[in-house]
Amino acid sequence: MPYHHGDLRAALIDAAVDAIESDGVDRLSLRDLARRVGVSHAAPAHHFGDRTGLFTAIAADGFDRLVRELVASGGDFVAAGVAYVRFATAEPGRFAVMFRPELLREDDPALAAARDRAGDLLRAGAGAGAGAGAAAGDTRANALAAWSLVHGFATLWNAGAIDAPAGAAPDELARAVASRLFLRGTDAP
Amino acid sequence: MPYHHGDLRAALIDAAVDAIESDGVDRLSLRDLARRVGVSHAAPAHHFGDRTGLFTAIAADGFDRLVRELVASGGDFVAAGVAYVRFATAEPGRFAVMFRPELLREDDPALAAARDRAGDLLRAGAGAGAGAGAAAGDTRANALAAWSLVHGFATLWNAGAIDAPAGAAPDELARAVASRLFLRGTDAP
DNA sequence: AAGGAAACTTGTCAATGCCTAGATTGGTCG
DNA sequence: CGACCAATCTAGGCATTGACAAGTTTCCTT
Repeated sequence: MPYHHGDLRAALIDAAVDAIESDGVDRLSLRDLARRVGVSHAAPAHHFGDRTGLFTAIAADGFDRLVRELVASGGDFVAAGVAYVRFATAEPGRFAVMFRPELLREDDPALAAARDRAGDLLRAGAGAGAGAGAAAGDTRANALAAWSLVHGFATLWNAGAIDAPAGAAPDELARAVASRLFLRGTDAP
Repeated sequence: MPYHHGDLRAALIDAAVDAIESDGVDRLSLRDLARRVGVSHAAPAHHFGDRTGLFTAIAADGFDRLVRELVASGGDFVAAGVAYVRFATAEPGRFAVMFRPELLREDDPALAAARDRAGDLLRAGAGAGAGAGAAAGDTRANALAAWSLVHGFATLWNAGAIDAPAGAAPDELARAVASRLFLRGTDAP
C-alpha cells in the first residue's frame, strides 16, 4: 500500500456514502471509515477537517449529482419529479445528508453554490410544468407543492414507510403519485 | 435531591426532545441528558436500555401525539394535512426521530401500535378528502400523494429549506400548498 | 538537486455508550 | 409492625470515538 492513496478524498466519500446507506448517518465513524479504506485514523481529518466537513462534502457532491439528473430529465414537471425521486432512492446515503443542516457547515461555498443551482432548477421546473393550468401568482405555491410532494415521497420511501409490492420501482410509483398534482378539468366529472 | 426522581422517564424524554430540537439527533448524548436532569450517567439506561430504546420511546410517544392532533383536526383532508404540518413543525424534536428506522427498535410493540394508528388515520383521511373528485381506484395513489405532500413540506420546513417571509406560520403556508392537490374542474379554465 | 508544500501516520486526551455490581427506596404480605 | 423484594438509581470500569498536536513520507516546482 503506497503512502499516498491516489484519491483518498473520493474513496472516503464513497465509503461514507455506503456506510450511511447501510447503517445510518449517526452510526458513521471516521475511524471505521479510515479502516475500511485502509488508512490511518487521522487521515480523514486532513481532507475534511472534521465530521461536519465530511458531511458537507457529501452534501455538496450530492446536490451536484442531483442537478445533473434534473437537467438530463428534460424540462417537464413530472419527469423532473420522477428524476428527483429516482436520485433520492438510488442514492439514499447521499440524500440522507443533504437536508440536515445540523450536520453541515452551512457557510461552505461549494455547498451553497451547489444547493442554489439545484434550488433554481427545482423552482423553474415546477413553475413551468404547473403554471399552464393554474392561476397566475400561485406559481410559488405550485412550485412548493411540487417540491414538497416529491421530497416527501422520497423521504418516506427511504424510511421504509411506504409499503409497496415487492420489487416495485419507486420512481414509477412516484410518477403515478406526482400526476395527482394539478389535476385539470378534463379529469373531473 | 431525592434518590427517586418521581418521573424520570418522562423528564428524560422531555430533555431529549429539547436537545434534539436544538442540536440534532446525533449530537444527543445520554450522559449529557442525565446531567441536565440531575441523575447519574447510567440512569437513562435503566429506563430505555440504550440509545435506540430512548429514540423508540420518543417516536412511540410522538405517534400518539400525532394521532391526537389528527383526530382533533376533524375529518377534512386539508385540515388533517395542516394538523400534520403543525405537529411536525411545532415538535421538530419528536418528528425528527419518528421516520428514522436506523434509530428505532422496529419490533417494539408500543411503537408499532402507535405507528399503525397514525397510518390508518392518514390513509382514511386522505382517501375521504380526495376521493370525491378523483377516479375510483386511485385512492391509494391519492392518499400517498397527500401524505407525501404534507410530509415533504414539514420536512423541508424543519430543514430550513423553505424561505418564507419572517414570522410566517408554517401551517398557513401548508394550507395554501395542500390545496394545490386534487384541483377540481372548477379551478381549470 | 533542493526545498517546500501536500498527504499521511503516530500518539494522546477527554468524552461517550454500554456493561456489571452495589446502594437506596417504596410497596406488599406475613 | 416488620421483613422481604422488586424497582429505581448510583458507582466504577472498559473499549471506542472525535479532535488535536507533532512527526514522517512523498510529490512538485524551480
